[in-house]
Amino acid sequence: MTTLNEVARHAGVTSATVSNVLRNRGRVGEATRQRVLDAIAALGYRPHLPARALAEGRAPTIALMVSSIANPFYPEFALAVETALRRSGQFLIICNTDGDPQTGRAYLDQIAGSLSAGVLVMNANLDFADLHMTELRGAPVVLCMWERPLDPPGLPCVAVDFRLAGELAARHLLELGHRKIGAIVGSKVSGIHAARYDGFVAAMQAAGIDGAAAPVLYAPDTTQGGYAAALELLKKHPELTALYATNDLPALGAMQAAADLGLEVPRQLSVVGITDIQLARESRPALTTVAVPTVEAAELAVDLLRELIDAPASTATATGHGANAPRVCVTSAPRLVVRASTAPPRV
Amino acid sequence: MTTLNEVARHAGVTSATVSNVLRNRGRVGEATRQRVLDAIAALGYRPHLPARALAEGRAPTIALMVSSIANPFYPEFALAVETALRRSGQFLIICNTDGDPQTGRAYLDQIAGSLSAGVLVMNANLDFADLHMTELRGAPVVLCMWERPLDPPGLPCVAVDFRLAGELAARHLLELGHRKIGAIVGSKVSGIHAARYDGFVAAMQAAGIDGAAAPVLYAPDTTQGGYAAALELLKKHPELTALYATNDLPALGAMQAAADLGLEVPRQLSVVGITDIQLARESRPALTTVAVPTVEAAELAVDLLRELIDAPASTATATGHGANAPRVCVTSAPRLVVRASTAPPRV
DNA sequence: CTGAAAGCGCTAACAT
DNA sequence: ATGTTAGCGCTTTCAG
Repeated sequence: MTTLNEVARHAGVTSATVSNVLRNRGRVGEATRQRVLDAIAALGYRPHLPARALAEGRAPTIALMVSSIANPFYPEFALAVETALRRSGQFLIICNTDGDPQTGRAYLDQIAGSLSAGVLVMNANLDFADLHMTELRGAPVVLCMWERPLDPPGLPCVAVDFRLAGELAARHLLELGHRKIGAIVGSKVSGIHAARYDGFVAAMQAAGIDGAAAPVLYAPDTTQGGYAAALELLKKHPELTALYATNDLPALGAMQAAADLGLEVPRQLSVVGITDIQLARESRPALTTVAVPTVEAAELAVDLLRELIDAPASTATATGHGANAPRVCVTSAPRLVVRASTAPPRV
Repeated sequence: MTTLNEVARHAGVTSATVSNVLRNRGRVGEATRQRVLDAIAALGYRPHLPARALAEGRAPTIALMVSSIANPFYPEFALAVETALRRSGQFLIICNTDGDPQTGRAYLDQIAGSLSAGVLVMNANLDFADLHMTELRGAPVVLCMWERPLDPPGLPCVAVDFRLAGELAARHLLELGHRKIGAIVGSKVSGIHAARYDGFVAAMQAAGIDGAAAPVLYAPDTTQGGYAAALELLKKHPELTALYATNDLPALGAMQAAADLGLEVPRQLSVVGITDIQLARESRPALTTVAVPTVEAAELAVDLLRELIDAPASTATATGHGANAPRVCVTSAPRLVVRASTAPPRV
């Protein structure tokens, strides 16, 4: 392995100078700089990142906590995060928590503050206490997809107006003429999809329908979950002409359930989801959904995290716990994407 | 941040002793060990991983190179890799190359040998020269899904018998009674799906059909690619009763093409893929495919990589370039998974 | 069984 | 403009 010192010797200078040309710090004469550059090229020198991390007191990596990278939404987000990080010379460590707070804590314990300079959290079912502890240990934390911009979580975050997303979805159905709409909520009653459901209810209300009274089922946020929920919903409420799911995966599952029930989408049943994952485009019929600005959210999250990392420690701590509330960045608004899974109800 | 030294002082010992209890090295008296453990707990000490990496000369992370983590197959694999790594206290760095050798090289340059102790390569379109260079720089490399167990790549690898996979897929179609079968190959003629196509041809031959003469189209390894290819194939060869795709994504695309053409799958057209990704189970109709042992491959790859990392440097180098050929681990055989996308041809 | 000491490769004052 | 020096936190001989 080539070290700074070897490069220095080769160039007839000292390691400090080499370090300086490497990072464009301090003044270095043009001649020496060239000599150093040549030596670096000749020796094929590459900086030793852990050594640098140790000396700088800051690692070049950040951690992304997800419950399972295999969830079809996460890779799209992870890709955007990685791209943003790469631009600034940072690296991405993926931490799967398996939805288990213990595993998440173990990861935070090991990584945060030394191996990774900061932590991005995608709904990974982590204890907030652990996250605050992580901040205290010097690794800023950013929540990547907070659901309620107006109701901050006490942690820096990127917020998406999912309530609006729910409203847009419901409104679309209502405008098509649907009145009997069922809802599939991809989490527990109190869960992270609550805002999406609220938006739905509000839109119904606004249309003069008792939204809260509309058939609703809480299910796991998966294709399977949506499938089972749709089956049950349609069996119990054959009068339904449309289904609203708080996420694309359950919506896709609902479409499959319809297919298995012999219901033609969208002629006999309309289905709408939220997020606009890749699969939404690729399903048949293609899914009408409310697109969430994933890439934008990833970029905001990375920017925010970097800011916190670069901030003086005191400030960073204050941001988390002091007088001034943690920052929340709001993305641009979600927007409806009409595809082939929605149509006016049959008469 | 708490350091080893602080723990040592707190326990009335020296940092060496603390280090020893931490790693169960050297002999430490039971009393001292307890005192040290208490101090660690009391102070909430966590080892500084980069410092350890520097001192040990080995990082606790490995890199996974993929062309894009958003490709639906990769996350499943990445999850298995992460799980295997986690078991042994290592961390996963995801490197998206965007299918660009330059980007891949940049990553290898920065990471290999210092930030990560080894590199796992999933078809990421990297130059072999770069990979050999990486080995030379001290970071073992393992190819994760080599297609031809009998034709080693000159680099340590995990091989899956994809030729057999192709055979199994074709055989299934033939046994159902299909004779007019089209093939969609998810890569260039010379590409990584060649073995899968060879298997198909062989099975056809064995059934007395000129497999090489069967309609075939090379397309990008994506849903879109399969969609377009199927459209073209079915238009040019309306006599086809079945489509074989060398990967699930194109197979799924082919099913969509059939749907858009008004062809009912499997009544009017059978479709079979390879891999058995999550989506294969979830599509409607569910895709018949040849399952590849993804998790097993991930575990083998991690094991092999760790072996290479632990091997004395000389051996590791020799493994790559010396007399004894690089190891190749072969996974268990792929196996047919019959679902709903295949049926006997209509009469 | 435990301590002392010498780095690992790099950065960042501070000198010169 | 470049060199000196003192660490960053940890591991690891080698002594005691």
